[in-house]
Amino acid sequence: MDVLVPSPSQAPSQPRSALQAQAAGLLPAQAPELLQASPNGLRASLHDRGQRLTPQRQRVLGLFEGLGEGRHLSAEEVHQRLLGAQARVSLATVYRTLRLLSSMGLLQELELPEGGRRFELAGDAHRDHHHLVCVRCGRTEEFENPAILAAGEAAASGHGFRLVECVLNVRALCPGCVAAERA
Amino acid sequence: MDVLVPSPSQAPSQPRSALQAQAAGLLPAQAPELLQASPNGLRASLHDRGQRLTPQRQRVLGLFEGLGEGRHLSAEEVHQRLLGAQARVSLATVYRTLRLLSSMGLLQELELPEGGRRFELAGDAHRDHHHLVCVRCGRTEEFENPAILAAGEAAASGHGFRLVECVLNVRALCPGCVAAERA
DNA sequence: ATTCATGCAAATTTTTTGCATGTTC
DNA sequence: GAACATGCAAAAAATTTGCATGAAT
Repeated sequence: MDVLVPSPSQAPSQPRSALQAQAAGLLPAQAPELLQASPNGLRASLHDRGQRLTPQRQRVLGLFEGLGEGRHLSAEEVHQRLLGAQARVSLATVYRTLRLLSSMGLLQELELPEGGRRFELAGDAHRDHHHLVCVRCGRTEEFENPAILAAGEAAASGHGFRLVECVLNVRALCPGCVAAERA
Repeated sequence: MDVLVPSPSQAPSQPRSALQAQAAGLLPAQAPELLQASPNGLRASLHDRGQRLTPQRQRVLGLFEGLGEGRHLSAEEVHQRLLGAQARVSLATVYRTLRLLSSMGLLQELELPEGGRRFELAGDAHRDHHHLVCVRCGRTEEFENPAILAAGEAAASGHGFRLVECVLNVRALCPGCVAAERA
């Protein structure tokens, strides 16, 4: 019963709705020793901890993989999307899976003021994408800066930790809101 | 029906229970133009937006100020602590206040894997304290690095934003967990 | 005085759990 | 075949809201 494919019985020939497709396209070799979010990585990770590889777990993680890194989902959204994708996963299981995958470091919980916990893929350890968020209107920009990654690595190794990922959260006022504040 | 509580001006002459005291002691001059979390800053901020300065709001913010920057609280905890500090603030009001102060940028929400939303003071714009968190056991270390602040400022101004605060979140495996993973 | 915030309790929403059953190892 | 994950529905949290009253400007 080895399972290397998306799922045993559920979505064998469907168009994959661009989700899986995109996921596949987005996973070129990156940081070999830290690439752990691929199906294989999932298998390995689960197995290492004596956890089982179920279609539900694969679907949840697959969903995040198909999302691109910028996006995040709440438990409810994960549930809805899976339903829409013909993948029946109970909300309770979504919660259980989200917790499991987070505790394994495959997903990470985010800090957004949107209400409800949100999760995103935590795979690309050495990718450097950071967030610039307007504290007033919520407008969000992404940016990169190698210096940040370097700082994260320095901090990690300085404390004897092994880096998994680092994200800089910059809270600021966007131009529009600066003006508004002033008024 | 009148409320059963003491009354109008709740804690006028009480000992301030170390919270307020500590808060006061912890607010030396820092970044003059951005120091907005002090009582004065609160007054100004509230006033600017046509919001009222109520004892409840002051207490909630005061509580965070007395905490030091490293710590964060959930709504429930805020409520409990205020009760313990002889400051009666209903849970509903705690929630409303937390939301208000967050939307004003005085507090910020963070989402740690601990369950429940948590908030922390978001005042010291130019302070640079960042987090190194073990994704497996939750162990947390704090560290500083001016380069990070610089990167945040660069990103902000590069997009025309005005920096409020930036925090680097480094997710990693602590030494103990690296060993455990290996096992 | 007027307008808005608070407290209370009820309504909602979010997250967790118990158990019987279906799956993974 | 044994151990464990899932689904369902109920339970427990967490968060929001309606309203009458109290307080801030």
